[in-house]
Amino acid sequence: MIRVVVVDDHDIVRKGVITYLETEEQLEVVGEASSGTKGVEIVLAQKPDVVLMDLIMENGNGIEATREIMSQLSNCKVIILTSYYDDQQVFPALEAGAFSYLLKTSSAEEICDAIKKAYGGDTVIEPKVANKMMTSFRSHQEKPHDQLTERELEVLMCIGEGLTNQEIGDRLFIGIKTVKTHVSNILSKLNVNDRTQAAVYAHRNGLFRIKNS
Amino acid sequence: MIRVVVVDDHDIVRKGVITYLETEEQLEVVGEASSGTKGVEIVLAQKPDVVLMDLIMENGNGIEATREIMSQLSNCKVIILTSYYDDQQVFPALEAGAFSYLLKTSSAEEICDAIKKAYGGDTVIEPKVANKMMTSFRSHQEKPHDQLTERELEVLMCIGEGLTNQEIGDRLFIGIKTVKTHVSNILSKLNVNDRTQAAVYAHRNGLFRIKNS
DNA sequence: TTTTCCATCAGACCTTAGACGGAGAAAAAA
DNA sequence: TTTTTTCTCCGTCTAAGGTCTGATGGAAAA
Repeated sequence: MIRVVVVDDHDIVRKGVITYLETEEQLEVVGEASSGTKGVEIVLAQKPDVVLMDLIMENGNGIEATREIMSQLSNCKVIILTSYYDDQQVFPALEAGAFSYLLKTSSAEEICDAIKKAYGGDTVIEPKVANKMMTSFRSHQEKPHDQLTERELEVLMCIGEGLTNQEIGDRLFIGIKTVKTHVSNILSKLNVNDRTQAAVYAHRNGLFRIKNS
Repeated sequence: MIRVVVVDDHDIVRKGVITYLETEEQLEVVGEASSGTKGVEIVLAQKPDVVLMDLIMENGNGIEATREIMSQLSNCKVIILTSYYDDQQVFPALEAGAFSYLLKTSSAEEICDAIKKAYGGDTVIEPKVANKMMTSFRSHQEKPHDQLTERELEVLMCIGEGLTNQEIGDRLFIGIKTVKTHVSNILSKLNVNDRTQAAVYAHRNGLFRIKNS
């Protein structure tokens, strides 16, 4: 029997996973938790073989919980099960000691399989996540806007608000010619043709200014 | 029996919800889908009473899918079930015709209850979301893009993709002059100054095209 | 120190966008 | 039927956007 603990603040996800895992004879769910801090408690009490861990939770995130679990129970395998596969989530999680990394788009079978493999000592990485890792290993340049300078990023956020070059210049206290230079550089770095596409890019990649309304 | 379709690109969430719903005697899951586009197909085929819809999905987002479903089956109740409750998700979803709005932090019982209430004609709104709505109603204003004609909405979505007037003309098989006319009308109706602001508007209000991958 | 990168600005040049006015045809509403 | 709406298109004009080349001073890295 492989002893499993499930940590996720989404009630449905937790129930769904548990319901499925219990149909598997080799698996036994010995605990569940709805936050990172509670998860650590239960894991330390139950000492399971495998932990299914969500990353983003309301109280105590999964990365901290993973780090804590690994420092106490190094033979426990933590499998990350989350919706996100952006760099800000993946790399800290792996660095915290996660053993496998799955996405919630995975099928129930895949998750079950990953648990068994983790128990046997095999890591399972979601292809999309693996892809991230590879590109990161190859060239340390991920998203196009990582190449942007700080100033260019400011200008891009202004474009994302729909400002004209003149308005951008007024806001940043620089001339319109300078703004044009920045815009040109931004467009070529992002590999887009005009400011509208740049604005779309900004919105698709969550590049907003934090408003203090 | 209340006929339900579940649309969510997270396999576990979908399975979890379905597993739970099937323990309820009054409910019958008549379909499931892992993307917005597939969801629309299945809903149109099955004509369920209630649809549980995730918002952020890989192929075809839930907002467009909801809009499409409501335009075809206006008596079908779409319940949004998502992780997010920021303005950019909530308002477009409600405006697209969502009947209820739940978060994935809701318990299985709450979701089940919401389905039954939706079937009976009662809307259920998560308190956090309801709070957002209240603050918005105080400064109640109709969405400017309600005034747009169908054609103008198409053009606006093209702008939101970053297309030029020429490219829009090519895609819609109309002349660039016509496109310019539409754009001018759109800009004045949305009360913005240029296409970039229009693109920003489109993205803030979830006006995207459903891609058929 | 030398080199590289960044932010700033300039002028010339061309393309695109957008405003304005006008107009015909088809469809829907009155 | 008449009226209104919508979609289509034209020409002209001005402003804005964008490219290219080039230049300066400063800061950081080599």
